[in-house]
Amino acid sequence: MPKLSEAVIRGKKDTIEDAARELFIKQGFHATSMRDICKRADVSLGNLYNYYETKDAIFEGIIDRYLTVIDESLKTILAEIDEPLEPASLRKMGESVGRLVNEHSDFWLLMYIDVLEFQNRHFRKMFDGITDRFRKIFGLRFIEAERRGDLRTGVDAAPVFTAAYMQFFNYFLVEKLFGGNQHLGLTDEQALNCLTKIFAYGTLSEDSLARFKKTANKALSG
Amino acid sequence: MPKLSEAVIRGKKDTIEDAARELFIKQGFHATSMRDICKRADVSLGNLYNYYETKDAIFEGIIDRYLTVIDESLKTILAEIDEPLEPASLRKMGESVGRLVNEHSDFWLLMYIDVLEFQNRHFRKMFDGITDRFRKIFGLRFIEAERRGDLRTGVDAAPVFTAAYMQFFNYFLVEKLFGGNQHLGLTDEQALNCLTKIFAYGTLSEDSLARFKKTANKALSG
DNA sequence: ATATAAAAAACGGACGTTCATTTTTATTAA
DNA sequence: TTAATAAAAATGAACGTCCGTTTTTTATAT
Repeated sequence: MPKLSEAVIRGKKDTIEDAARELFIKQGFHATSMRDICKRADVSLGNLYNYYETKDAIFEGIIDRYLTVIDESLKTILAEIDEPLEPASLRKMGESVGRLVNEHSDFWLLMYIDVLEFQNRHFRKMFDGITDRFRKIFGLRFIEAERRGDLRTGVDAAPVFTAAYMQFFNYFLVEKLFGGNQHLGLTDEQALNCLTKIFAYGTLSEDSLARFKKTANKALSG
Repeated sequence: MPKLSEAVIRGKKDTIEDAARELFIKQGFHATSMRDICKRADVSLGNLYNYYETKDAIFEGIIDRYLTVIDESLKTILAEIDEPLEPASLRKMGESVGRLVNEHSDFWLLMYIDVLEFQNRHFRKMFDGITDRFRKIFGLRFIEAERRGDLRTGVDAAPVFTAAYMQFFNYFLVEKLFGGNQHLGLTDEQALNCLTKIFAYGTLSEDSLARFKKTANKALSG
């Protein structure tokens, strides 16, 4: 039998990784056996080892694939942002982050598995230097905003933007995975408005707030 | 041999739970065997079962003991807060939360174990209805602040306070457990100042900001 | 002597991984 | 177009180890 095509191999690995991911998430990494995985993937036990050297390698395969998906989602979310400090933009980012968390909650559970089993080895890059990354993307916008006097005195745009991003992130994670059920005492919509307001008011000068008022009111009604 | 005293039994359980906790945290729940635990606790394997019915019971024992410790720490932190919306108070709470996270990082790892292995069964109460709890503690202060006109229009004190609390919490967790290493691009001190500023400016009216100015400047210098 | 704690041994089962074997299939020769 | 070939893929039994728990034995303090 000649070598299978790359596409076929990729397809097989996908089904194996899908099965493994579902199991890892439902019952944890160590509680999931290779036998569980091969049964769910409809592959023989031995054949698993034609595609992966070890069980750990399956976990790494899942994360590698997922990281690129999430990475692209994030890029899309950020690319949609024109004026990063504008309330309407913050609010929109919050919504997008919420979708990202809810649609890929598997991924974040894998992150916790990584924290516990692998000292977060695979996910470290998610948060490492995140502010610098935002600064690279929006640096020009931040500088323009500062020159225009959009920012309150003594407030640096980049960490504030990161903080807003993290806040949205954490809000939805707590809601989705930690049983928060409306832990802010608000619906998701209201919470988004509330958090956006905090960051808008907390960051922007009175002048710029007035300038953004029209769009902000539309975005934060409620 | 007569029955051991309650105190002695408690002492034995403490050493067992200490050993188990260290192992659970270092290598995860399922990766830790009863043999690992008994070796580290210097107890025979069989004897473990004189103190705990199952391995799960050890985990639950650890959490029960820890929950009360954390609960009391939180109570102390909140009891120290006189004026919850004052910038100096928020900043101080941030510091305290930082200490809580760093000193008990074990505990938060156990929380992730709980999320993965037990669907967060034991930790659910940590975040469930947290805003209501804050409202119960500070309700009067919040109402007074609103009457004094401390708050910006359309801003509700309780969820804002919760958001600040969660933000501090998340900041230090990311730093401690997720390899953030200064993910806001700031030192812990600077980050505390930055986050406090956001929530102070984002929440308080211009009038009250002026009133708090003296203490705020002292708290947020840098 | 007796009740209890502690230790040791034993249990059945499940684990990750290996490997000899069988099955499959793209290619080659007819 | 078909049959043979050979290399890769797939299989499932087997390996040795470790698992959580139970049972049995031994030690110890009143």
